[in-house]
Amino acid sequence: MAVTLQDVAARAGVSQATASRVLNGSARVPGEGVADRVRTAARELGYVPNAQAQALARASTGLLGLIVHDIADPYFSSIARGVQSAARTANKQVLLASTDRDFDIERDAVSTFISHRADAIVLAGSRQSGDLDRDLETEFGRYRANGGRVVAIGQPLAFGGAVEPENHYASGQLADALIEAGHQRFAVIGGPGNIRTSVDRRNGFVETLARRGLTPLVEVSGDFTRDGGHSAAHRLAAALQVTADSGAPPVCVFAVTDVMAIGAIAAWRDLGLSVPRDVCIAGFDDIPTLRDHTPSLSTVALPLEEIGTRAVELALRTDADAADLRERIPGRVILRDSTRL
Amino acid sequence: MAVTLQDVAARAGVSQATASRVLNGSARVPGEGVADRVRTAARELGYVPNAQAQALARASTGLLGLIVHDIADPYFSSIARGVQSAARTANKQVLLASTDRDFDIERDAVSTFISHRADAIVLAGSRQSGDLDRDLETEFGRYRANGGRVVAIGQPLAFGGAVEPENHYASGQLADALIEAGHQRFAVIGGPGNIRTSVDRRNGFVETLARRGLTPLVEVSGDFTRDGGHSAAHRLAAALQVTADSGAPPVCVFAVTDVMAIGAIAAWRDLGLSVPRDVCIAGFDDIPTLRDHTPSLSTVALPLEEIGTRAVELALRTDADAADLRERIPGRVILRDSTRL
DNA sequence: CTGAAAGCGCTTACAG
DNA sequence: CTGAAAGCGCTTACAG
Repeated sequence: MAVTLQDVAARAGVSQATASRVLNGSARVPGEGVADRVRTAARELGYVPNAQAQALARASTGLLGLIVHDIADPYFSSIARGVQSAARTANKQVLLASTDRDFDIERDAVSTFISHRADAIVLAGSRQSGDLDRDLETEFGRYRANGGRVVAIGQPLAFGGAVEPENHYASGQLADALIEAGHQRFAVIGGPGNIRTSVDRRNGFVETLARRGLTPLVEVSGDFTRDGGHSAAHRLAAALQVTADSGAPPVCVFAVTDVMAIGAIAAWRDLGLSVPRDVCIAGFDDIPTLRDHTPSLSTVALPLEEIGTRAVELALRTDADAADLRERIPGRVILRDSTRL
Repeated sequence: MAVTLQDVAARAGVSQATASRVLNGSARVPGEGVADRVRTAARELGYVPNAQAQALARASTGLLGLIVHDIADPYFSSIARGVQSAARTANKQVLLASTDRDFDIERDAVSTFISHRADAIVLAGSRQSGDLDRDLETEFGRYRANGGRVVAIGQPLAFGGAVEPENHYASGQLADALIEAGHQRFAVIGGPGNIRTSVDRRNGFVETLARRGLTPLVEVSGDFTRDGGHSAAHRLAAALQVTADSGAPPVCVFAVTDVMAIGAIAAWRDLGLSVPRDVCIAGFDDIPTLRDHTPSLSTVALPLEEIGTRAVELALRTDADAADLRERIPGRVILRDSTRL
């Protein structure tokens, strides 16, 4: 149907091999006029190389698979933006899968990407380490044996590269900063227990608290979503019996993501509670879209886009020994209005 | 390198053709034991079909191209989410391109998608109609001639399907609602002049105002981003000489997107101006992440995810006459705190 | 039901 | 520098 390399060759009066060589910038330099004739023919015919055929004939497909939990979540869409731009400069196309946090869908996505012979796969949906199921593991194993690269963001797999935000450490720094700001009473809104990021952030915070001789008054948890934070906040308020204008120093709540923190604030607002007067709250991520929120959110800033580009760079590095590299990404504590005493 | 269909066939003691037939659920039902033997061999060997080879041999690639301006912009990431889920149910893989609002990059993305023989391409980055450059147009022409489907979101191309939010009409409804709520003095923060969505929204609003005998006091414009809204709002405040607590009824500003509106509110806050006391503002889109903003934003709600799924459904409909269908998506006016008098 | 064979559109040693 | 030919891994008429 579409114009084929053969068509171009015929019109230019050369062999298919020659046409291929001039059109794909091979090292071999064809004769002056010949090259021109081929290029002209290609243009006149509107030739578009068939990437599928090229992939089959060559080694690589130029495809890069990206798997996220939810592309509409700003955390992941920011990472995706970084992945996109790095992929573009590397001349790769990105194959996107948004799994809705469903591990079955995730597994399917991996299979499909492998089936499409993606040169590399970036896994951005974190899970508890060691929690990778057997199927996935052996599939990745074969993939890597065949030259596929895999890098995980925020979840060290037993293999492959990894870009790891220092969730544990940075949460600890946040706790320290909050204590130094004068907070004494804390509570935590955690995330799913099977998500690495969630657990690390919670632990980092609570452990630092402990080191300072403090313990969270209450811990509740919810989904990694706005609504998850919203409902968790309701339960928290009930457990803590927070009331408006009590005059008592507000409890400082740590929500493991900004998105949950925003949901929490909304829940409290509905209850007539005001942040930071009646309750304080800090989040994590420093999501760009949320920076203009009122009250402004204390949080830990993560360079989300950079995390995406780093992952791609790691995935595309050719030195074989880079295949299992781990890169740590530090977070930066930012105290804003939502924890102001 | 990887396990091949040939390998599976050999181990199962059948021909490649038979192996192919049992493994890809062809209509032809092979003998009982045969099918089992093949499946077992495939499992034992860890066979993963090569999608590239399949694509070459079959007609379709199972690839769906999605082009957006910026995947980190919640407008696009919400649409992308819808595209993703529809693609999944249709068993397609999505190839994503985020163009950073650069038309050269966009053109490249289209070429690459065509090169990869995507079964369909969804163009979500709108531009002024008729503004499609010649190159792109002829490329799309050939693509369609070869069976490719293209559907645009928010920008009726001269061809292909289209999913069109009723930007013009809904902006008019918003203007009406605002007037009925008691607003008399208006201003507009518009977007880029070469973006269809931007122009339609501005025109719909201003034309309805005119029908009611009103004219915007000032019009300024900026990029389709938070910062675009932020700087436009500064200019607007200067032009209007808005002051805090003037006691005068606030001017009601229409920003063509929620994201810009948020930037505007932030700018005014820095100026010591309060919304809705000193200035009022309405946006457009009803971005989920922004729903918890304070003050809550008056806006026009668009079913972003649905827009994405509709686009995919349109792109995948097999009835040839559906190729040029246009679907209109109504918006729903929501008045909230940011325009409260 | 099953197999041999051609074909999908390229690339790339291997000869000339 | 250029071309003939094999090969990449599948699918699918066409025979049997």
